[in-house]
Amino acid sequence: MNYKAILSQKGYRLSAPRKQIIELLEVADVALSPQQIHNQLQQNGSALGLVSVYRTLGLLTELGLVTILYDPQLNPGYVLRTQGHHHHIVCQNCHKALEFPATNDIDSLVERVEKQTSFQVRDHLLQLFGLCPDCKQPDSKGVLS
Amino acid sequence: MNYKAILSQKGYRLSAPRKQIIELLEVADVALSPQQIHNQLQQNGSALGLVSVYRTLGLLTELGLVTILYDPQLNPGYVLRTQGHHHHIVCQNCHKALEFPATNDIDSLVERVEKQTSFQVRDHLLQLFGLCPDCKQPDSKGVLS
DNA sequence: TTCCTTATTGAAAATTCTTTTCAATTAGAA
DNA sequence: TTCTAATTGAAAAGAATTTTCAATAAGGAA
Repeated sequence: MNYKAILSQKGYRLSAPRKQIIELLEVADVALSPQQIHNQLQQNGSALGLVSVYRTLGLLTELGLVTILYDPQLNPGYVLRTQGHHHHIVCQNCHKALEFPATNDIDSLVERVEKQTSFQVRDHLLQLFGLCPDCKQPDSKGVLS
Repeated sequence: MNYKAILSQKGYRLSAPRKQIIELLEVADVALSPQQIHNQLQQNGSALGLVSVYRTLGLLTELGLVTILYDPQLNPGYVLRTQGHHHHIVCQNCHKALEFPATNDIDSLVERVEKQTSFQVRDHLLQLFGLCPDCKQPDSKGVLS
């Protein structure tokens, strides 16, 4: 991941808090709320303040390095974004989040909506919800919600 | 709108607060936050408490009568939902929100993702962002954000 | 390497958002 | 009209997020 390049290119410093948060998100397989990030870093022995978590997430979002996931069952959570246009699919049972590449599948939908509504479409938010391979098996992880 | 039927069918009463909030959402063309709903009702002379706004929105969401819109520039806002499967498109300039009917445009995308990820897709969140007819005209509503 | 400047952090407090509690009220059935 | 349970309002509690400002530290310059 080239987050170091992106930070310094924009004149931001590569501080310990930023490094820690990015590295935590890199190994997380679920979207994490600011609280959760703070908790996990504390458990890893870091003294990072919650305020810094908020600030860092704000910056990383601005830089396009992370993005918010809106799981209706949860508070908004943050996940790392890789290069290129992606969306996410989230497990409704264990909340595992996975990125998948966008293709032009929705171009025709966008065209249709532009015709129907006279809006000019410039962006979209697409998140899929369902069951991950593990939770599809009814007996593997307990009761489905 | 048949919200009265839906409420009483499920054993809920048709109280004044519920009526007021639904009627406000019926004429709103932007998604409204609980705060905004409270403010607007107060201006209309209602003494409705903010707490009741939260409670009512929670109930109406549960009943499928309203839905949350996640405009990244704004706090989450609520809009009325009509019968059937719809999505929303939101103006990035004036935040006007419009419902449009879902079609099977995204079925092939869902199929593809199921194959690629081995998730079973059960739901999705799709919101488009762009410029409404009024705001497409560069000189009509001022500077674009 | 050491120094210096300025971005960044931490801690506390302020603010805002949302939920809980419980007594008073009211919708709607009897 | 009366009665009862659902609903509301007000206050308070609890979370989430932002602001402020002095202390710290990153990274370029000497």
